[in-house]
Amino acid sequence: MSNTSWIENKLKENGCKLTEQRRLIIKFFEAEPGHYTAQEVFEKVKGICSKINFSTIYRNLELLCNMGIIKKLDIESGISHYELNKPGHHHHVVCKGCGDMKEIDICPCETIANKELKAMGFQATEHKFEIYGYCRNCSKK
Amino acid sequence: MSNTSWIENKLKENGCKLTEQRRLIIKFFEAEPGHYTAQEVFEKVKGICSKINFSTIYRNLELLCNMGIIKKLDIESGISHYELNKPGHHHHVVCKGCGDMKEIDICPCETIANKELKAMGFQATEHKFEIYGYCRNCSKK
DNA sequence: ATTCATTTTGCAAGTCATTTGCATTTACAT
DNA sequence: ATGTAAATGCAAATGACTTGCAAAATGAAT
Repeated sequence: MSNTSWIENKLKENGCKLTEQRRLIIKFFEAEPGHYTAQEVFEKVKGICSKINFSTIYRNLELLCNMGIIKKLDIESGISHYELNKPGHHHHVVCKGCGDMKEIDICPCETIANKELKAMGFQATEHKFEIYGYCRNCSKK
Repeated sequence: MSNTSWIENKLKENGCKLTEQRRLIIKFFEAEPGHYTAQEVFEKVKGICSKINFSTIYRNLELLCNMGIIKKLDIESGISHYELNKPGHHHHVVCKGCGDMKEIDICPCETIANKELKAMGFQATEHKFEIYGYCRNCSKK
């Protein structure tokens, strides 16, 4: 009861059961903040619960996405990445060399796009802003 | 000789052969500007050249991308879209209802991100800015 | 016009991330 | 302890995209 996270509470509130697998996935995201592929989540959880299956990973990632607990990032590589959905949204700087993703707090949307969007009659609900290039390490090479 | 586009010339300059299939793909992008999936290109070209194969579509889309003639757009849906690579880059407004994509000329990158990126030692080469929401038609529903 | 090296194509099979159907297992309210 | 709805594991399916290879087509040289 001591280490029950807000996430587990939110799941319970919505009638979701707390299985070992689900707990481990959540714990992983909380313990190691970052952007992970389903593969990476799988490998990490498999280290503790060897019977876990890939479909369980995907089903839970989708569930957590739908509940707004994690966020799916569709970046250029074509492989989805997932991260904890922190309050105060941010965007990403993606290194084309090593694939590393860093967060940036800059958000261009409100300041620039609003009046153009209104003129188009477009109702914006979200946006994506990603900068690709080479990080400090990779540009030295 | 009359209707040889700059694209066909560019291909020739690079030692590429002008096959019927290749011509048709190019012609399609020039005749109907927009953002298309490989599937859509395939169907359109198949209407004229029924023997064309999907792998020919993909191979040519990749070729044209590498030559900077078309651009691949990785949007949220997970299916790649392709568009003619016009000079003066732009970004997109994507309707989550009907999937329609409209172009916007706004580009937030230079104005906002430069000094933060420099501080990170990140060398930006490109970026993506996409706004999702509902277009005029879809928000009326 | 014919020849020929090279490129490109069609076809079929293969990837690879992700999804789905289904029988079995598990969580948890009673 | 029991029952039921939810979740899991497994295996097979999906769907976008890629690849190997033999056959066909291009275009430069003859």
